[in-house]
Amino acid sequence: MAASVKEVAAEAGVSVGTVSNVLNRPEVVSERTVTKVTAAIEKLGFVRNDAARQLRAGHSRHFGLMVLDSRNPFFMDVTQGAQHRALENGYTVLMGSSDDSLTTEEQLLDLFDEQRVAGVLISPLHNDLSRLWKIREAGTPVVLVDRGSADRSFSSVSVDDVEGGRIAVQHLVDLGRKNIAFVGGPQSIEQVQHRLEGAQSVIAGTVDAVLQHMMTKQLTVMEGRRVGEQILAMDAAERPDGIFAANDLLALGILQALVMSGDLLVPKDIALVGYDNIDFAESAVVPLTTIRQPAEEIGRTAVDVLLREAEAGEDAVREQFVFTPKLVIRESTVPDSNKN
Amino acid sequence: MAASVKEVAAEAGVSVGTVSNVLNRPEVVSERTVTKVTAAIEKLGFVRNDAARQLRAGHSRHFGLMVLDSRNPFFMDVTQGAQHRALENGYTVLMGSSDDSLTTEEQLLDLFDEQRVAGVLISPLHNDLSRLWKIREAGTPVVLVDRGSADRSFSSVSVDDVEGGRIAVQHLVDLGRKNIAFVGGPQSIEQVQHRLEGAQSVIAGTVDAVLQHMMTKQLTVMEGRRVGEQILAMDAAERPDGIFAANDLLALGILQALVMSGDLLVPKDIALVGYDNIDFAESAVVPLTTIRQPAEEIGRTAVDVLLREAEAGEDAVREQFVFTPKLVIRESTVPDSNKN
DNA sequence: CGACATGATTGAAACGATTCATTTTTAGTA
DNA sequence: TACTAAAAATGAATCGTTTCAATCATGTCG
Repeated sequence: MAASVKEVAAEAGVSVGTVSNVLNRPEVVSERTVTKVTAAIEKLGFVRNDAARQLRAGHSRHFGLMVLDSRNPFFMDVTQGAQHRALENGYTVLMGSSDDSLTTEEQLLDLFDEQRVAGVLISPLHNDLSRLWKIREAGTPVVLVDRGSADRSFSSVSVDDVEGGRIAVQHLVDLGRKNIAFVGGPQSIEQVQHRLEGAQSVIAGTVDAVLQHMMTKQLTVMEGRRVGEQILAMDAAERPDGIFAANDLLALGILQALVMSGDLLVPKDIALVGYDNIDFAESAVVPLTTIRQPAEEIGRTAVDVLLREAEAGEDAVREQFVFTPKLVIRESTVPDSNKN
Repeated sequence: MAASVKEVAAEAGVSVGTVSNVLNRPEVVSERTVTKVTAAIEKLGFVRNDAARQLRAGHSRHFGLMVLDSRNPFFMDVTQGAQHRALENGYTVLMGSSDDSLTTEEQLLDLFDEQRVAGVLISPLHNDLSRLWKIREAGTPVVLVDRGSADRSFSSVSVDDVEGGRIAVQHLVDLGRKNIAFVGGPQSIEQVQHRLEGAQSVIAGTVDAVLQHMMTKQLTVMEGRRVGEQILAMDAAERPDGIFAANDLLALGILQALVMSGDLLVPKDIALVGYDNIDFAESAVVPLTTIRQPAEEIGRTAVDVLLREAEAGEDAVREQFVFTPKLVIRESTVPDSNKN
């Protein structure tokens, strides 16, 4: 249906090679010819067929990006950042979300393979990275996102989650809370594990402080609400006076449950800290104290690293970017921080 | 780098045609051969090269989906729905967001063209649909999403926005609010325009009621906050006692500004209605009354319609799906709806 | 036993852009 | 004008898959 280089060549009275040159290296073509060809392109409404182009090239101009949860605004921000930086460099981003399913992760990676993506950005769900090794061995660079590479075998762009957990719980302890609950799971997610470790390290160094772990199956508002109800059902003795949730979605769910019941006040009875600083944390029932991660910058940086790896090929240097998380204090821990 | 059908054929001792048959129509190949070829595929780790496949086919197995704002959870839900349904039918979704930029919309459509997408799902920013006509004339089906087609020239899956606006403002009027503000813009976005029309129709039929239009440049939390401050700065006489915001993001922004100042109470001084019923509406400072749209179902249905159009080709029947919006009452208009 | 239908397999052509070794044109110089 | 170097243009080969007309094998039936 659409015009091809051949038709453009015919229209302009030149060879297909010349049309291709006009498209890709106009500097080697005489000015007069460029004009002719451009006119023909215009006239026929020619649009490059990317499939043919990438068939020849051997790989596409797409990056594959896989996040843990496409409905988490944090990951949307990461995606946004990645997408922009990729576009600036003439690449597109194929976005997918594993959504807590190992199968989906597997399928999405298959898809990336079929598309011969030029690189993979991934926040892996699987802790076994062998599939990623294979992908890289096949010549496709891989960068871990929002997740470090302990053995530095992959380049990574992440945030120090242990430190994040530490800051969060230290804040709770500083406020005099001693009976802390960490809410989050599944533990197989490394980010969750690290945030928990940070939390534990603070508790270990604080007299009288105890930490209980309330497990969740997902990091969603729904699960948060479930945990909230669980907390409401506890008797006063065991009930925590400080909660650190593994992300803001959980925290908002918990908050919702507590506020709806009206039985427990935040932060008076329970102080609450989330993680990510998504936009909605600020406009929550009780504005949420949380740990900020530079989401868009993570996305941008990840693409930069990927571009460098793609450039370098075989002998690419692995880079480890670790951003430092920051505490954002709001009323879910300190009342009336904004009013007087 | 990766193995090709040719190598698989050699490995299995058959022709390339047979390998292709095993891949696409195993029923015409003898069982013995299928086994041999499958083994070879396994051994070589063969993965189809989709570029070659779609070059041959003339079009890809991607659908292009363009939404107005990728950071709006409503559109993320639409995307989620579309993505799932597409995947069920062996298609992938190339997601883009015009983000209030006509240029971006144009570029993204160019990208879709280059990718020879099998169909376009779009919530158009441009009111001039001529580009979409061209795309369809070139043989690519187009379905409008979250947007009707007044002249029925395109298939569409939408929600009755006029009705939505009506319900929202009727609710405010029923509560005795007479000085209503409609917050939203730019007016070039049809959804905004229709919701405003619905609002106006109610006001026109109500004695003493007045409507003012507070324009925004975007439908974001930030813009909402800006409007909120504007409202705070008004003197009591002109200040509205009921606000209908064109979407939840705006509403949450407004809410945030009002609550932070502490000068005006929601809903006592100002009742607030949003639009979309995003997840975060429920966990807002003051849980938000809003108009629910079946986001995921819109996405799914849009893909269904697109598949039908693609199937039918030239003589496809245009379908108009119009969902009915529903009022969800929460405390931003009716205090203590959940407590006693 | 031979003719024939049916089933299975083959292999060359096609899709459209890019590359690059080769040829043609142009411009500059003696 | 003749010759040469540089610039410009050419076109065949290539990427990997699918398709389809043609060929080959197998078994059935008269």
